[in-house]
Order: sequence, then structure tokens, then C-alpha cells
Amino acid sequence: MPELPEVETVRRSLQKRIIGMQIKKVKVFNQYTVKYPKVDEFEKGLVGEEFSEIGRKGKYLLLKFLSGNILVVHLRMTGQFLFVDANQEEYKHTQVVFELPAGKELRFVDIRGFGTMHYFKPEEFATFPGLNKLGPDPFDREFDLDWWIKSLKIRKTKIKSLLLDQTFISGLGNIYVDESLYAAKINPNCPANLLTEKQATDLYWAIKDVLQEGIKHRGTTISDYLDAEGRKGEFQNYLKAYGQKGLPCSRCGTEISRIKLGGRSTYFCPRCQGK
DNA sequence: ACGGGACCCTGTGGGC
DNA sequence: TGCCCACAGGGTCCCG
Ligand SMILES: [Zn+2]
Repeated sequence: MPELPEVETVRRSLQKRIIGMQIKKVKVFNQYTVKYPKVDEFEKGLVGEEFSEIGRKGKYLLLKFLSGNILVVHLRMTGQFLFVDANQEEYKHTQVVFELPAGKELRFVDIRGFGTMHYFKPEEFATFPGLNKLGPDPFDREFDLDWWIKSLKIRKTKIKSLLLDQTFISGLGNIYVDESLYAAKINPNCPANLLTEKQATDLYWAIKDVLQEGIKHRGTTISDYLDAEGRKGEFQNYLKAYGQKGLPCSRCGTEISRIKLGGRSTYFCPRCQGK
């Protein structure tokens, strides 16, 4: 489900609601959600931690505590954080609950159960491969145009596959890749090294632009996605390629095509984006 | 380096 | 009504 704009929207909603709150109790209902440390250490260790800041890198949420410890969360396909009253009825597929002061709770609900949590001390966090292997986030300083052009030139893989590779660039997923390639008028099958400098540059700005728009509309809700306050996104109303098979291209009127690429559904305009 | 497939899991929608 | 298939915003691992 969530890509960078959705994760960023969740980050902001958490930042708004839980900063300064101290965890009273932790209940783990799905042991597979908690990857580190062992479930009992996780449940005990988090009690008393006070949320100090919510960060994000790529699609990872970084829930930081006053102690310096950190909870790293990946929502994968269907993970949701929901900040609710403790007396709110229970939801199906609740995997972890953090009890908070004033009768509030932070619930981690995940239909498919792919979401992950790692609770780290500062020195452990630094060596977590999932995070330190990530490529630059498009809103980081390291996401630099010269670096981008140079890096595309030495990769022969299809541009869409490269954009989905989180060790190359972090945060893009299937929706925003298709939207970025559409905006830059680039065929998803094109080998990265065959893009012209102009195309690479257009793509660079398209990625930033599309993600910024996604954030502005608080992400895309196709079926499940909600932020921590239970709000849906609106960007599904602005998609120009993803999910638009058979509908007319907003630029040229040609029907949007759907193909499979790297096992993922891929939507593009066969005219504007080459064949 | 690169491409492809299986896999983790639950739910939904279409065809018969 | 049921059964079977494809598909879903992600990531990892294994093989050729
Ligand atoms: Zn077009």
C-alpha cells in the first residue's frame, strides 16, 4: 500500500498526535510483526519510552524516543497506524497495540501482516541493513541531479525496475513510478543507460513533482490506506497513468496500456511514452 | 548485473 | 451458493 507520500502523511499525523506521550504498555498479537528484539524484550523495553520525534527515510517510519532508542516500522502492503481512544471497538488484524496516556492507544493494524517493527538502541540502529542500504530519498540532499544523471548512465536495467529498487532510490513504489514516468514521457521498458540527459533530467524533476503532489493530497487510497487519524488520501483522484487502463491519456487521448514488468502491473501511454 | 519466479498473508472481484 | 483464478500500494531470497 504505502509509498513515500502515504508514509510521509502517516509520519505527519503521528507527529501531530503522539509526541511527548509515554508508552504505558505494549501488547503484541502477531509475533511475526516484531522482528527485533524478541517479543518479550520488545514489550518490556518499550514501556516508559517517550516519543520525541517521528522521522522517515524512504518507506520506513522512524519513531524516535527521548532515550535515543528508536522504533523502525515498515508498513509494507497494508500496515496502518491508528491513533484512537482505548475504548474504541477492536479492529480485525490488530497486530500490536501501544497504550498511551489519557485513554489513548496507538494501534498497528495490518490485514496481510507483512509489516515489520524493529526496536533498536542507538548503536544497533546504525547497523540495520534495511535502512543503511537504502538509496537517497528524493527529498534528501544526496538526491542530486549530477549524481542522478551519472548513475542512470551506468545501469542497463529497465528504468521502471531501477526506480523500484530501494537501494538505488528510496520511497517510490508502483503507483508513483508509473506516474513519474508518465510525467516525464519515458517508456517504462527503456534501459536506464539509453535515456538522454534531457530525459534523465525530466525524470529527476518529475519524481520530485509527483511525490510532492502526492503528499499535498495526503497520499493515494485505493482500498485500505488511512493515516494515523483515520483519514483517506485524495491522490487517487489525480492519477494519470496508474490504474487508468483503457482510459484516454490526458495529453493525447490515446488509450492507456497495461503491461507486466518485473511482475508488476505497469500503466503507460503508448504514444506519449513511446511504444 | 539482470530477469524471473516463488513466497510471506488476507481479501476482493470476476467467470463459470 | 461455491470454487478457482488473478490481483493488490512491498520486499526478500534463490536460480540461471
Ligand atoms: Zn498520451
